[in-house]
Amino acid sequence: MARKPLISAAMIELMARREHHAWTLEDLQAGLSAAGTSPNFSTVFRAAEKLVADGTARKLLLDDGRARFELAGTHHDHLHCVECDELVPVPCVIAGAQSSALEAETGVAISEHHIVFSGLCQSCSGRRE
Amino acid sequence: MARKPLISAAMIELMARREHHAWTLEDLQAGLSAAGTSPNFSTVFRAAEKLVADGTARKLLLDDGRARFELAGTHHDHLHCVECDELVPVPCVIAGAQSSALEAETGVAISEHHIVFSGLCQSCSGRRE
DNA sequence: GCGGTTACGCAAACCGCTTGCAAATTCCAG
DNA sequence: CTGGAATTTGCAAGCGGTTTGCGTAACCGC
Repeated sequence: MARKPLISAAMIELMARREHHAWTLEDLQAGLSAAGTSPNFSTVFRAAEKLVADGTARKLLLDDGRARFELAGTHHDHLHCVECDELVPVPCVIAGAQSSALEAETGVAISEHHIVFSGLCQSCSGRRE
Repeated sequence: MARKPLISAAMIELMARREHHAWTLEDLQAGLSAAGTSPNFSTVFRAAEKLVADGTARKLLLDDGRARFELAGTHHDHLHCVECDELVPVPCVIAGAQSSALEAETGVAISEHHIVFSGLCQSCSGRRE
């Protein structure tokens, strides 16, 4: 039939290693290069795109204008560290009751949400004291 | 001394009219054109930038990659309507206690947050029934 | 090996935002 | 009224990050 998509596989493995939680395309390319393969940027892009399409990964856009990719999993939210620029996962703080209340109050219909906290991640926060 | 910045003034007035809550640069340009002035895109951009700089307005980045500007005011969050693409303000649902609990639990230091709900705004939601 | 199918690399296009520069406008002092 | 300084505005080019078109090369089953 066809070729085996080496990059996607390597990419999943890389992302699973959790040096980062969320990876920019640049991060991914750098990580893959370090791992031996030095794929073209568009290849990385396409692989990431595919992972998103088949539900393996999720794409996030931050206020800095750069996309980040994370492996899909249970819902959580994020903290964007203003110091080290890492995007750290944090548990979701919005209870179902809260969004229902909000729906009742405002008349909107909520299907999902996405919270981004800004502040210091655990290590940067510790380093400051 | 200097010229009077006609555009910024017109822009504030336009935004206060609340046809939208949050305006893309394109929206702003279109709105201003409709109002008589047909400013250049960079002029709109610069005016918006200035309003943000002096605290009159706030800039938001959505997952669609386009910036939106809203008049600054009390803190609130947003719902991005998947049908009409409007960005609607909703009251904030995160209590101080919740973020403190999150800080305690994860060791991060939170300075602010930004929630974007996805779903249907009030009018689109009503129209669906 | 052979043909079909698919991933890859390269370079160019794209999108929305930004910026440099010169022309236009306004304000104030004389 | 007029000259000049201060600023905004328009134009066009530039930019960062992402996306695409296309030709080549790798893999698969036969």
